[in-house]
Amino acid sequence: MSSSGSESAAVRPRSGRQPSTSQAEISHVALTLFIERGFESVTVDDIAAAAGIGRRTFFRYFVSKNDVPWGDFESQLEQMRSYLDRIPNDVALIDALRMAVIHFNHLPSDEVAYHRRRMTLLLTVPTLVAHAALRYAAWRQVIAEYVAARMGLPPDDLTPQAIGWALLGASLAAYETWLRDEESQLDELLERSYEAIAVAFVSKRVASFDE
Amino acid sequence: MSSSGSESAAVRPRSGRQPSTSQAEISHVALTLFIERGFESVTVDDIAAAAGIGRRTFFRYFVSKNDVPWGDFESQLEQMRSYLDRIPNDVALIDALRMAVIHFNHLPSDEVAYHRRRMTLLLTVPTLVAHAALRYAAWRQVIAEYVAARMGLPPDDLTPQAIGWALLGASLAAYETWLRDEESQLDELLERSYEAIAVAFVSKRVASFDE
DNA sequence: CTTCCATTCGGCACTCGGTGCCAGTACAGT
DNA sequence: ACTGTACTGGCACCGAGTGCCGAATGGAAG
Repeated sequence: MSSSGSESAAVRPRSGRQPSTSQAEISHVALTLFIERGFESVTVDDIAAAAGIGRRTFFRYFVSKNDVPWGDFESQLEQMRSYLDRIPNDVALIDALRMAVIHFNHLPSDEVAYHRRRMTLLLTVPTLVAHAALRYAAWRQVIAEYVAARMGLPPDDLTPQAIGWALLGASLAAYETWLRDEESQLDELLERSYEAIAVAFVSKRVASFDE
Repeated sequence: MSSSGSESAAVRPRSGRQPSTSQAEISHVALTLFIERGFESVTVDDIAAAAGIGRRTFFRYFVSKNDVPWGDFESQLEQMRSYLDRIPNDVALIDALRMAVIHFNHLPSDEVAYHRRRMTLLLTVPTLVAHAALRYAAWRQVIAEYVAARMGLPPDDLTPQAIGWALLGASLAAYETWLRDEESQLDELLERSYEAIAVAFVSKRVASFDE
């Protein structure tokens, strides 16, 4: 979901030629073009030209055009991992997960508008929706590993995987609703989303034994 | 998830040139190649050649190479829609959904082996994993519409969307586990998957009021 | 049988994303 | 100046996907 860069200071200006640009810079230029003219009708050549770099260089900063709106997602995941690890174990699992999702998606209010447009692209443009599945897989894996650790199960066990999926889905549903309504509060939508799933998935086998 | 063809009889052999092949035939030829040599290293030209048609013709039967393993998914969805509509309303929602998923994924035992290989492709090859997101969106929409109808909500409301997502995720988690274990029973895994989510998502606010 | 219409076929040329290769360019330390 | 290192970007190439259009096929009307 969220994925803005984290700008950790480059610790090694050691030797060799200096980078002529940065991921963030290209991303910003490209996003502007996407919003103006639509994702599909902006070619990689257009982006490279607008950023003042060669087409070949573009592909050194981004593996694919689809990655542009994501920024440095991997470091976001790393952050989420360490955030989760710092949550005390007496916090209920679902609450720990909710806290992580909320924290992960919290950003400075002056970036919210930009973030909304970025997310709208990601959840609207078919190519990006498809590509996002690969990012989501990594996200789910982080969740699954945490859940697995807490429950003493292997990370690829059905239960942590299912919970990872459900949490992702619930969060995305909340996200989509949030994007449609300027007034809405993401935290609250997440809560409602999780609750809706809880209610729906509990079978009310009233007055009958467990099978 | 499942998606084998449904072979509804062509009702109009009326006029014009006869099709020289069929979606199912191309799909079968292609799947064989995919399994032999891997999805990525089979080009559309290869498929066309193996199927004895022109490359241009291939793209009349399939919008993209990624669609090949899916067969006629849209008609599968249609089937699921009508199946859901036939479920009496006194069946608990979660049970109705489970029944639909199970029914949707049930197939003749002589096709299971083939189906497994097809699904393994879909859940393994990155391009296909990504592309699948678009199919899943349609699948979720069917679920969301059903849930919305039963709850008297608009289909794009948070609750039905969240449930659609969670059901999809739970089912896919079950599917992945099923694919890894030849002995496992899909029905049972689905049940366990849904149950895991129910347990995880209920916050145990013991002795505290609802906020 | 011929003509006409509908439909499918498939070659050709083109766009665009993505990659391998490699020579060029900037910068650091010796 | 010399050398090693890292970023640059042009070029050629591949594969997916599309628009165009003439050719092939078959049914129905004359």
